[in-house]
Amino acid sequence: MNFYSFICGMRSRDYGKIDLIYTATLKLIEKDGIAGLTMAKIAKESMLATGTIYIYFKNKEDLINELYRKLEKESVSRFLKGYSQDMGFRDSLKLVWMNYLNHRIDYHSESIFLEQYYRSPYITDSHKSIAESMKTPVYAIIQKGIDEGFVVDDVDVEMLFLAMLGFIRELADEHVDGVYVVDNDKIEQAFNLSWKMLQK
Amino acid sequence: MNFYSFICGMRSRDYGKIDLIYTATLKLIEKDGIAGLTMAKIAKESMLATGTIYIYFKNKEDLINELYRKLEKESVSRFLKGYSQDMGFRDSLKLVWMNYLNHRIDYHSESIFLEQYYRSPYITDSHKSIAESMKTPVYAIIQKGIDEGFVVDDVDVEMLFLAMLGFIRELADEHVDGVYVVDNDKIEQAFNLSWKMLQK
DNA sequence: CAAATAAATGAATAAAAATTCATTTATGCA
DNA sequence: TGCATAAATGAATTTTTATTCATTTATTTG
Repeated sequence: MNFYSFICGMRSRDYGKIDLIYTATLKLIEKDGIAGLTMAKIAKESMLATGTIYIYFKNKEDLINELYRKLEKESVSRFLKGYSQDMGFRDSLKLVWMNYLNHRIDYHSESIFLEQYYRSPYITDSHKSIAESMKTPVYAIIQKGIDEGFVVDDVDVEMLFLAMLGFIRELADEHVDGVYVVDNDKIEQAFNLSWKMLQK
Repeated sequence: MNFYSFICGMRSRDYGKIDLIYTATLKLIEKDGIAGLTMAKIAKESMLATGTIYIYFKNKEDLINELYRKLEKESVSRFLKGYSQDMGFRDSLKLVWMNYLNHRIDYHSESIFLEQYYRSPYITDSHKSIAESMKTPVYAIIQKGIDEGFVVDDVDVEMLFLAMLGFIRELADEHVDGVYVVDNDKIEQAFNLSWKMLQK
């Protein structure tokens, strides 16, 4: 019995297929970018017929936009996972620093998708502002560090944020590409570099 | 009289059109990515007929690959512009640091293209290694800093490089997007942050 | 178990994009 | 100046890709 089967005998939709489609799409984009994406490839990769994709999505544009909305929601919550107000400054910073790094490594295809989406024919202006809003919680943590006297106060919060974010991103990408392998020791070193940079 | 006009009366090619085509292509990709690129759009943007593009390039793939080859060559030389062996460590580092930043700002569409190309259906394995080779001259400068005792010696050169590069990239991109405006003061602050991070 | 219904399929069709080519235009040379 | 030639053009064609739809399959319910 399905929510929608108010008329007898409706075969129910298998919403698990949406995840298959998303996973296939992300895998394909990770390799060849949005430029290489076709509905036929998505169908093949997710082991469905092309027509099936159109049961769950209006068209290709809709599929890509829905995927963006889903990932955007998921990402924000992951960045702040485990954070609470009463943590000390260094612990707070390390937490979100690690969350960013782990996110970019564990959800690499998602990260690539979000970046490519941002510069694609699919993005709308309303979506552009969301990338910005993801920064505010981290700004708040850095600001706390300034207020408590841990962090240099002659540099913008924004700049300190960019310095950390850029480093993490490079580190994660090189790790995923296998160019520079990041283990626990390296992570410790890397965080200490970021920490040293912020310190008063 | 043209190089190719060994037979009387050949109208000569206008090789300036190649630059028009490249500029149009970069502008279009900066906005909508390689995913949004069509030959019709390139033609319109460069004020040529679609057929004209096929006089100078075999096809779309060829155009994109040729553009990649050109930019790759130009970029490497720009990063080291003004560098000489006898400069002190801090000056060397600041020079390449500034070159990277200025390059990413002044040649933003080129930078975007190179990044998107890297994850597109057009890249070949042989091209992947080139991105790597661009790093070596900067590695050498940082290594010099380690040898002369300016730079921490318990962290890989690669990691220090990634920390600087990532920061510069974020800074430049936010500046170009108009989200965080970078003036001379900010550049000074930013370099000092990178410097502090490297210091022993 | 059979009827009813939508899901799933993939070949057929439509739409979009790449590429060609018949025609026109501009240029170099005698 | 006029001829020869390739450049330039953009409509026509081909190719690729997105989307539809007639048909088959699976599921729900009485």
